[in-house]
Amino acid sequence: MSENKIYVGNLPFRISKESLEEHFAQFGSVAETIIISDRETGRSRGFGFVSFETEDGMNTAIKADGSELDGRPLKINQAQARN
DNA sequence: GTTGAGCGA
Repeated sequence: MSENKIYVGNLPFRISKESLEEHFAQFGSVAETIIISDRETGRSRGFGFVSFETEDGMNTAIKADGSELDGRPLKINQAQARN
């Protein structure tokens, strides 16, 4: 079973991962929420990942691509696995 | 501001 994870881009730098979770909890049960930051500089990269407990939740979230969060239209796509 | 980590054997 693979994870139901989505990529979330165009994030406003002011939000936290828990804010993201609150936003995506509307689409389904959120299993994990992550905000990515550069490990060498410690600065935000402006994107993150959200995994859902069910495929339906992920699917619904992807359909919400372009929904605004803090005034910014989010870029949502199914995440690609790390290599 | 766009697809994540870590550094052991």
